[in-house]
Amino acid sequence: MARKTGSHANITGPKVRAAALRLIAAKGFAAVSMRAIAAEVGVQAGALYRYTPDKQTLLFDLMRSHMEDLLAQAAAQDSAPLERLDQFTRQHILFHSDKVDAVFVSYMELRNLSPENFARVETLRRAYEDRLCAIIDAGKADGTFDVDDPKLATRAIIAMLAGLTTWYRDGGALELDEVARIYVRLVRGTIGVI
Amino acid sequence: MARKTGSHANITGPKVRAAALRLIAAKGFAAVSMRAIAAEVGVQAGALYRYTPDKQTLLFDLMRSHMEDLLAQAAAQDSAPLERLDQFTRQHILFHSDKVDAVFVSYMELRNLSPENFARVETLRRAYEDRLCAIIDAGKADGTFDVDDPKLATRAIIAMLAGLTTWYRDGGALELDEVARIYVRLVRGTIGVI
DNA sequence: GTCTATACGTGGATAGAC
DNA sequence: GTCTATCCACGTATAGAC
Repeated sequence: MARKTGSHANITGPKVRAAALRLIAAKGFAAVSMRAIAAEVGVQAGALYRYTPDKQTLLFDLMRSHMEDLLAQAAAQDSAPLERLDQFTRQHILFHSDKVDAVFVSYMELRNLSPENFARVETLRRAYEDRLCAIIDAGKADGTFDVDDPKLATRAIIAMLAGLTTWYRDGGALELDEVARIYVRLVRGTIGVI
Repeated sequence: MARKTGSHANITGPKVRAAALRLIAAKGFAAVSMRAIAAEVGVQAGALYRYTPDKQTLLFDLMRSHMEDLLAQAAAQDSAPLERLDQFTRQHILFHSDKVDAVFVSYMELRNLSPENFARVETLRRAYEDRLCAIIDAGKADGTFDVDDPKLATRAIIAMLAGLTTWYRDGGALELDEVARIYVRLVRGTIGVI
């Protein structure tokens, strides 16, 4: 209420990030120019530098904030391993439904991060992986799951879920709930529960 | 024996493709310059255009030849569905062991193909997918497999196998045979066989 | 068959007017 | 806060000498 200055920062900023995410998901980071992002937003290229110090930082911020959101919603639980596993699967899929671009970018553009930024994002990514691995370890320990190598199973499941972004689109043939139901079963299978 | 001209085409050509594959896998197509590829080979940039009409065609040739090799080795079989499924998994993994870069590129750089080239590669990719889907359909039909949606299961399995390229490296902690053994079991699980 | 040189476009990023 | 104008590095691709 107090501010009178015609600042659009709180409008343009999000628009910049949204446009960048959309374009990078479609064409890849290296193939998207700052000019293209600016055009998508409806401003000139120079104006972008009010919202990011440079292109690299823009990519990093997109990936970091996505990974932080992902971790925040996948809170640890106290229920039985199988229940936690199912919920992990469902949460992953439902959370991602309106974030296909962010997931895709976070998966595909790791190699375009600077070494320092890569290390930071990788830490978050690994934390998410560890959360799943902990569930599998617990299920193996108490005999619910029948799995040889929890670490490999974790990677396999994450890859399977990440693969969703390569074909799932809103308004496709399958409802997201239905997809989640099917994947819960597929995931259960990988850790030997039918 | 007959040729006397100092032609290096049959040496440099493969070197160009190998260098391009390595660099594109590491940095992404758009981020790799023709100059960088030339430097990796040990020639000047202009010399590359003896071996490819342009950069786009170079990418396409890499992806097409990989997909063709993949299809050629994954010949159809006449055994029981479960046996065929296991073999599909094993062949995929073993075939890919020395082709990590090609798999990675074929999976990640689809969006950098021109529309016409994309359509061609997509046809090959889908043929490979269909081969797996046919196995799953057969297993579902004869009651060996317990799976809800063969198409989704196919995609999930392909994504799981493709995910291997994001972490498997020669000389890693696990022997490839061991990885294949574990994955055969993971894949069996997804289609309800334990 | 490879080189050097270069045409020509486009990239990221900055300066300064409004 | 956004614009226009611009710097300069680097990209693809080609021409012509060797």
